[in-house]
Amino acid sequence: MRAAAPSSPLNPFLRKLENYTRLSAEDRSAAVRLWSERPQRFRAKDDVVREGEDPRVVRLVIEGWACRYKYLEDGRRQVLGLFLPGDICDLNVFVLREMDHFIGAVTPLTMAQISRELFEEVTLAHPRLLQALWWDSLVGTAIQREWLMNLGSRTAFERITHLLCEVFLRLSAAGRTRGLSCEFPLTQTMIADITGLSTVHVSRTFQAVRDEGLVEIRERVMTIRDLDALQVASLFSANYLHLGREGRHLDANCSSEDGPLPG
Amino acid sequence: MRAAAPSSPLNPFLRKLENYTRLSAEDRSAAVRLWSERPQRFRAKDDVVREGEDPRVVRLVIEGWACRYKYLEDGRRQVLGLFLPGDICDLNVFVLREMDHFIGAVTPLTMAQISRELFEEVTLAHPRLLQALWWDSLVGTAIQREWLMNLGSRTAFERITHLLCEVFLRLSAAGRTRGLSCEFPLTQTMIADITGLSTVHVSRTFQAVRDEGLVEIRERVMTIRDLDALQVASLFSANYLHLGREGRHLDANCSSEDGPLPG
DNA sequence: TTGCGACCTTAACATAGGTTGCGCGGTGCG
DNA sequence: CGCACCGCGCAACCTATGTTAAGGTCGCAA
Repeated sequence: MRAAAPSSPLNPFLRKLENYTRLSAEDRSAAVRLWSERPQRFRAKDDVVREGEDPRVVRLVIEGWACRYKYLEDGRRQVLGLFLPGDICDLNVFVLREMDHFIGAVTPLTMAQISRELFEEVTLAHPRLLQALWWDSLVGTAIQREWLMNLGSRTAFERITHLLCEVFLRLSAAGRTRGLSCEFPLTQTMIADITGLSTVHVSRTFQAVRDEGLVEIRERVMTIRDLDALQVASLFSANYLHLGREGRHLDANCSSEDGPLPG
Repeated sequence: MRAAAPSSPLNPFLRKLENYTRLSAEDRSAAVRLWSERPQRFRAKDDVVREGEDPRVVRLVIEGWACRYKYLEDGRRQVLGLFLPGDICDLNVFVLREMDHFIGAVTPLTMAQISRELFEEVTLAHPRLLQALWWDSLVGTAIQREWLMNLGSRTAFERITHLLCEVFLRLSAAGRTRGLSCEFPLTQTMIADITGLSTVHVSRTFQAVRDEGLVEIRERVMTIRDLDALQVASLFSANYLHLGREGRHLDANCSSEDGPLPG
């Protein structure tokens, strides 16, 4: 058994990075400096960045949920990724000249904006922090790969339960769960665009998930009734999240008592 | 109109990087040094790296095709990405402790193995090369996102034609096409695992693609009959490949007369 | 030569999931 | 107040794609 609460109960960014490496006090305050840089607010459904724009800053979710998405020419929409509190959008974006997708606010949202200069200054002075950021970025692309598994190989039921599992564990790594509960603001339409299903079929399938007694969602809060069963049902294997300490996500310890929980 | 052939006709790695930036002679020879480091050969279907292993080197395709893939617990297989000649597997892998997927040889394969030390030494001395590598790595994750679009939002017909388009343009960026022809060693079983379809349905759909006169594949060589129509049919938009020069991929210039073509 | 294993094709049939359409309750706003 | 719109549920019906099974070709090894 490890001691429960790491150093920074209120900062999901730091909390997440410290799953990977122990950071020095200086590293931590450097991270906090990035975290609090030029916060910018968005209303739910607003776009943060639009396809075709020139990416000038690195963005970081301070509060709220965001997503990557893209349309096919004929209007079909696909959500390509979710950004939860503490998530960084793209470490190196400024290398490219043009965004190939949108980033939009799922809920009311606050994001930090880190200029290339500041980013380079801070990471140059704090290589260990930089390494933690690389790690986080690799986990991001591993998550993208797992979404490919979802869309390519899993059934509707498995896709949805897998998504619930993943969201819960990611929030847990950021210290944003309480027991087996966490915020869950996704509408069924969003879930449909994430999982490549129709809203009708999401509704049907969600019904089944509830009927099996796996989770309960009310007023934008999800409570998992049986995490083990949920993982089995969704063919979930947490290795792609690279959570450093083995089995961490299955501990009772994974939850925090201090994370704010709307509702 | 630009002049046709860049400096390094025989090296797809260099060729691809130079789509993005002009490199100095020193940068180029540094790239060639990476390119020729500790080549290792594999037979078709052999694994290059296995899930669970500790990634110690950066790998780079010298010749042949490879892929990322993964199994679900019950045996369903999903291909998560393709590596073509000149492609790098993962820039930063050594940050993580454990592979969460396999990398396997699709054809007979030769890969360079670059140690962390060599990689850091070379890129420290050649920041412009490093930037080109970052660009390439971002394009890699953009391709992964486009595969998500494929699986989540496109029909079987669109998925398959989109794949053909993408492969052709990627090979073209590496100087490995001749006119509208290129190597194409994927079996229908592979295509099924890439597109999340059954082999039977791939066969059916391929039939339709041929019947429409869009492409022809014989003896592992693909010839595109109508590139525009293929792009339209697959809802293909090349922006995610970030090919630097606008419209480049649609030029006649995109093809090289010098690339080796089996068959 | 024979046999075997990849790879592809086709056909008949089964089903997961899409589509259309309606109803209902909340909620934000003119 | 009333209206519009969103999120959700439900039912009837439809279709793209999966499944099973069989046969054909090729290359290759015994």
